[in-house]
Amino acid sequence: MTITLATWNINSIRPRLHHVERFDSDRAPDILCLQETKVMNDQFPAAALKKLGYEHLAINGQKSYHGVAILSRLPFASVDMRSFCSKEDARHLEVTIDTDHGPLRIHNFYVPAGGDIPDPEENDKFRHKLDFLDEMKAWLTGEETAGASILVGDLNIAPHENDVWSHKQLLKVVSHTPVEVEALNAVQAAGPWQDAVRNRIPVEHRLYSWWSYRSRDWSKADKGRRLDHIWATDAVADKISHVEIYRDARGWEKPSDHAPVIAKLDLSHS
DNA sequence: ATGGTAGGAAGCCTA
Repeated sequence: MTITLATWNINSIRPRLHHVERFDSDRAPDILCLQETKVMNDQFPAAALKKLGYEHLAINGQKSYHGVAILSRLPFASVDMRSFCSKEDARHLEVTIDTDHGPLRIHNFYVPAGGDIPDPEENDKFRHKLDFLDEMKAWLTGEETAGASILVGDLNIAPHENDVWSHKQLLKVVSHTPVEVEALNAVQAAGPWQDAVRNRIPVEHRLYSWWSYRSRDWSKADKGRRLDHIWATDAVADKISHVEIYRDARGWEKPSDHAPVIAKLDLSHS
C-alpha cells in the first residue's frame, strides 16, 4: 500500500480548479491538502473534485480568507478540526485514514502569515502567529502524537538558512526571523515530529515552495522561501520513500504563488 | 531603499 500525499496553498480554489485538475492528472495524489481555499463550505466546488476521484472531502472554509480542505481517494475514519487563539479562523483540519499499518492521522494547517513587522508589541498579526505556534506546541505532543501522524500545510515559516534565497537579507523579514524559527522548531520538537522533506532532501540543498507574485521573472530571480511543509512522527517518518516540490505548477498561467509539496508513503507489509 | 502582484469583496484588506 503506497499513499501519495500532497499539500498546496492554492490561493483560492475557485479560479484555480483547473490547476488542481492538471496537478492531479500529472501526480495523482491520493490525498491532497489545500490551504487558502477562500470559500465558504456551501460554495466549495465539491462536485468537480469528486469527478476527479476525490470522493472523500473534508472542508473547513470561511468567507474571503483562509480555509482548508482535504481531498481524498481513501475514506476517512474520522474528521475533526480545531480553533486556535479563540478565533473562528478556518486554519486547521484533521482526518484519520485506516492503513495496512493501522490508523494514520493527517493534520492540515494554515499558520497565520504574521503581517510585515516582526514585533509582537507593534504588530498584532505577528503576535497572533507566535500565539498560534505556542498553541500548536502545547497540543501536538504526548498522547496526541504517540501514533502515526503526518502534519502538512503552509506554516508560513522557512526555518533553515537554505530554505530562503538569502538568509542574511531575510533575518528581519517575517517568515524567517529567529523568533519564528525557534517557535516552529519548538512545535516540531514537542511532537516529536520529523521534517520529512529535509529527511530526504538535506539542508545542504536550497529548497523553496513559494515565490512572490511581485517579481518580474520569479523563476530566473528564484527568490523563494520554503513555507510549505510535511512532517511525520517517528512512527511513520521512515515510511516516507520519496518527496518532491512540484515547482512546475508555479509556472502555469495565473498560478498560485505556492508550489505543491509531495510525499510518498510506503505502507506495505514488511 | 522602495515597490513590485494577486484574490476577494466591495471600494480596502490580506498575503
